[in-house]
Amino acid sequence: MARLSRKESHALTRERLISTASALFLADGYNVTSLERVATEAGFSKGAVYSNFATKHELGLAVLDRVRLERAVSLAEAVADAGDAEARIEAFAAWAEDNIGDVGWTTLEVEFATSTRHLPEVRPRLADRRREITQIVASLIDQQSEELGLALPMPSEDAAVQLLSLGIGLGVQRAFDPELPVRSLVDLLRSMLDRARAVSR
Amino acid sequence: MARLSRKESHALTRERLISTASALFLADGYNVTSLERVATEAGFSKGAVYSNFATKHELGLAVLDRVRLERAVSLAEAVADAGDAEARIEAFAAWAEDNIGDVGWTTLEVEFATSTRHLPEVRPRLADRRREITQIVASLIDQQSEELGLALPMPSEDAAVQLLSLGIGLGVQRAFDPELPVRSLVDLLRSMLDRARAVSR
DNA sequence: GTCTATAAATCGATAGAC
DNA sequence: GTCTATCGATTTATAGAC
Repeated sequence: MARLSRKESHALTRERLISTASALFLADGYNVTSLERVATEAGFSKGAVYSNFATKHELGLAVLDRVRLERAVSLAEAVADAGDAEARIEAFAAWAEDNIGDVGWTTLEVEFATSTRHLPEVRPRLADRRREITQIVASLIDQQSEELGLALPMPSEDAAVQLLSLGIGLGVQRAFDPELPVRSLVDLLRSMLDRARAVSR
Repeated sequence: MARLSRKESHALTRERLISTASALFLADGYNVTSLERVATEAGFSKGAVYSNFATKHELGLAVLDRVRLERAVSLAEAVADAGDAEARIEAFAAWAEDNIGDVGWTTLEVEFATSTRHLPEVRPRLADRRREITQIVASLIDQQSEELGLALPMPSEDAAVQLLSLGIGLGVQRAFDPELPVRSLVDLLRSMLDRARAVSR
């Protein structure tokens, strides 16, 4: 076992901080979680946090980048394998139930956005990330409709905005009212597909 | 001019506090606005706030109740007068541009919900209000489709959930990225109406 | 690079005078 | 019912030791 270089060690504590911050932010929320708590739970002191992240929202952005990537990969995997359109919708429905139902993600994203939207150094980066994830979802839609031989009734980017926005809205409401079903999201996708079939004939 | 009774005076300062709190919460956000600031701007001291509202989130709920009612009325009025279906969609589009575009409302609603969702005395009331506003929107949809002689492709409550969720999601994203157009919301409504026509024939 | 100790500032909420 | 004064608790961020 080789000794860790300074860079490797630095990267490792950074990783560990992001990991435990993810868990805490998702479980308890961004505002309510102090950096003290993050540091302690990760096995460090607050000083270590500040030697890795200039501010709390810098850590917040890093956490969200990681969580967002995880969920995007998870979604892509969920719908990739399935067979025909109906099977893929079922796969999406199951994913939505676990992930839009996993209220923490959307809620964290939204709590962070609404709490930091006034900070001039954060705002443009939120916008960048929004466009990024919209493009990712649009690409996924393009890929899926190509595989299924369908032409959507609208540009894939518009479909992505619709699905993402609906998902965000649902996630927020489910954060305080878990009774609300994710069905609407699946319904929207299904209605898109129905209209796509008609077009492609 | 009669002297104000104790009750009237109390109601008046309560009104004034809600008014200025609305303005401040909408402009700057809920968390960032201190009760000190609300009190001063309304021409009172912090003690007056606490003699009218037990806690800050109690004031927050009162503010949201007022804002929500205002917007619901404004929406109902906007679509009430118009003529055929297309004219009503245009009216809705204009309303959405000004109100979903008026980022403050959605953002405040969402910031408050994500920030207070853990408080046991707030959470159930958020859920109550969600169901309430969903019912209001559903009623509006019922009324509209009856006037237009249309049968929607889904229960009006499902349509309400879809439109509300999409509106919330859009509003949140527009809070930090105003470039995002409200078009998707209008598109969704239009697609509902298109399918409604087909059903009613 | 990390830790300890502390600064600095804020804010929600309360107590008591009027 | 409102005002003044203050408590009490918290948190981000920094300074200096190791």
